[in-house]
Amino acid sequence: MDSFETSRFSFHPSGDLPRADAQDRRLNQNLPPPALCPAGTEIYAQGEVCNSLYRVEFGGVRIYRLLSDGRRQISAFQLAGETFGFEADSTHHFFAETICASGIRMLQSKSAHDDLTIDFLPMALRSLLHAQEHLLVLGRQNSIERVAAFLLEMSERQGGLRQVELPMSRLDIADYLGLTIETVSRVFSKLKHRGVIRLPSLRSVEIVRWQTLQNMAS
Amino acid sequence: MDSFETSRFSFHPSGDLPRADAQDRRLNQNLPPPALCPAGTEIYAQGEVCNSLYRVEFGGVRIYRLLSDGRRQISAFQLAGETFGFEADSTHHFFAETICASGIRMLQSKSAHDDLTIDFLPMALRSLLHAQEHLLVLGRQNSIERVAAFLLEMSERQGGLRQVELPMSRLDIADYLGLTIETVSRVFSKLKHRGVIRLPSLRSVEIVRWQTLQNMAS
DNA sequence: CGAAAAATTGATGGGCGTCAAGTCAAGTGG
DNA sequence: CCACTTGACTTGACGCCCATCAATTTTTCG
Repeated sequence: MDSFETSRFSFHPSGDLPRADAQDRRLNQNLPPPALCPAGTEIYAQGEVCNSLYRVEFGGVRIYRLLSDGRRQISAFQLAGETFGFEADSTHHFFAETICASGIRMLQSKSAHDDLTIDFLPMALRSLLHAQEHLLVLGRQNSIERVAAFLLEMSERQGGLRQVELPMSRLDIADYLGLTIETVSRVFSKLKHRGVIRLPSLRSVEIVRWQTLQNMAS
Repeated sequence: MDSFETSRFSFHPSGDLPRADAQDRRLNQNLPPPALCPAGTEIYAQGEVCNSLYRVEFGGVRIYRLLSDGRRQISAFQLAGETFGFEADSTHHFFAETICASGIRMLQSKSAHDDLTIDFLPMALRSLLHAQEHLLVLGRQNSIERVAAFLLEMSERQGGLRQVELPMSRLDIADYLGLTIETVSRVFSKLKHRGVIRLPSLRSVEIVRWQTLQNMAS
């Protein structure tokens, strides 16, 4: 838990978007422009009042909690096309930050609250399913199984391709899988040496032996 | 992962309910009587089509998943008054079984699907919050912190009393906390010897030093 | 009471965290 | 272009927490 980047989400970051603020505000009452956020931008914090939902236009977001001593658990990554930010009450119970340069669009919920309520039930249920499935990973799987499951999940969310892009750092992966950065790195190396994956670059993985990886994920 | 009890949920278990079946069926089209289920009764299984929701009238239910080798992770306990069984699609993705003698009421969803949809969004969101909070426990807390958090959660769900009833076995607790039954037992003993809790019986706990337990849960 | 199940307690070992050093890639300034 | 810095990642050594295996005790229930 070293240093985190700490810029702050702002709806119209100066210089990031075309300069047409007044016009945008009028025209896009229902479709505001996305904000361009560098890596580590805080979208919202635990304890804040939530008055909007958010959609990832491109890039990715980590949803996480902290313990008082700094231990961090990422409960989910939200990738391009996904909506996040719904809560059980009017308060955010988690932190949300970009994991890389991202486009984040605010969705207003005040005026169209009921519409959103209906639309977002399926999303909430899928989030619930994902969280519950992740409980099995964190509660019962060892480090190799966790990393294998993670790679397969990322591949599946990118269309099931052998070439997987990892928009997040090793530390993010570790905090998602309930491991340390060192253990994640060791497992990556082990999978590479066994010929299960290749690592063309730090943040891209090629799955060479798909079935083997499947078996590893249990 | 030894032997589990395996009776099967049936809507009108003979001998468990007052004999007025025909009348009940007519009168309770919208309010069917609860089925009385002994411990270990399967309510539904992973992969089954889901055509109903369920409410716990008394007792409790475990929601869980299995790995192919038998490792089990309980994602939630549902206690008296709580509703469970909603899924992201028409299939159950988990198992549900009673953890003790319980009364389970089926809620029909076919005819009143939209009503339920609206009513159950808050429930789904609270389930989501609970699952995400549990991810922090499983991903980042040690055995003492897990047990402490569990005892406080059970107390809170029973009105915040010092006297807590545990309707589930040690194995269930272990599979909820991602530990072994032996570790759970050892932590219970340690808390007892430190004077943090008392164990009047196997399935009841008295929290003696509340603040200490709070601190332990981090 | 007697048998079976559940829970506790002990001994031991391994997996993963911790600490530390080394490697690599990207960026900066002379 | 190259020395230097910086941050991210990798690799190694070591130790601890918790799983595993095993024996015993306690509880439950016929």
